[in-house]
Amino acid sequence: MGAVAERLGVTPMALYRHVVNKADLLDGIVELLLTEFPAPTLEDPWTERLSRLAEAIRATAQRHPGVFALLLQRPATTRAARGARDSVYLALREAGVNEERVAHTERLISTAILGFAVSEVAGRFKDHSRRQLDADFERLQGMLAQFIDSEVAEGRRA
Amino acid sequence: MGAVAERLGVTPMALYRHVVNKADLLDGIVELLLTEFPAPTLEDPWTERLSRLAEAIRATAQRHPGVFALLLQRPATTRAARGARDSVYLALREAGVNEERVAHTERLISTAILGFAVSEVAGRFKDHSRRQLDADFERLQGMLAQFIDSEVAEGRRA
DNA sequence: ACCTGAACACCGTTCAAGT
DNA sequence: ACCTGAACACCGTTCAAGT
Repeated sequence: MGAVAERLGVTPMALYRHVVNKADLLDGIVELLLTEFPAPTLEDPWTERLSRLAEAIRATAQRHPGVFALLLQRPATTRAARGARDSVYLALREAGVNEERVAHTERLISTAILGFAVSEVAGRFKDHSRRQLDADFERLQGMLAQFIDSEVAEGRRA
Repeated sequence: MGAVAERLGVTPMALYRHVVNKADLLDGIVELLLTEFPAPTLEDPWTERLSRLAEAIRATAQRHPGVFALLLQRPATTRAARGARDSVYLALREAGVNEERVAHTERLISTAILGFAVSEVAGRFKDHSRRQLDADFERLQGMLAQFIDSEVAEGRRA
């Protein structure tokens, strides 16, 4: 509260006119983080859109290392969270994932990417070089692409 | 500090004889969390060992929801962390993963599982039923098994 | 060697009072 | 309508003093 108030040139008490408490303020920050992710588009192929989204998530984590971990701790039920999720839903449908499989596929993909991004900025990979982490992230995306393929294949079989 | 001290029937100040500060105490807690994971064995097939480890990680998260997220925030360089990692290394080698691929494969697997477990206990999946989460976790393991297979295949090709 | 009381800095929060 | 000062509870930490 103190840091935010100072940036606004105001005392901490002034904030309570605008947020109910610290948790509420943090929820607002999470909402802002989510708006940094690119909005759903239809122009490019879905593979490209998903990998751009993945990179954007990672970049947002690096820009806001102190708060990014909150994304794992708040239920993704807000408007901005819904927007980010819809972006993935759209791509998955376009990839050919069955409608009943879209939701859980998105959950796994998002979890894996958020988990990596949080680990990276929160310090779990502190001893690894940037090159190594870039390579890992690339492979992570490969794993997820492969997973999407298998979901599509399983859907066709049903 | 207060809560720990109370459980020990002692004042908070007494703790400073045993830990240098709160961060140090939290590091110790993380170390304890890691020891809850099953030690490496060679008895059962590696697939079974990995899935037992995955379940153990998830169960530990559920037992200690207040501190489990710390696992993403501390570099995995302590003795207990090394032990947990070696357990996975062993299984991956047995699966046929090339030696130069073992490390990054472990990183991706651990990240995905920790990311899921943290999301679950930290509240991100608050609106999902237990059944749904169980099914998701099952699928997550399927995805990782598939990933290991592909790593083995790529290793053979090289 | 280990623990405690007093004390301090810091931080989230409330509330009456100011403009 | 919005901000502030005073005040409070809480918490991590230090240190001299106790056993």
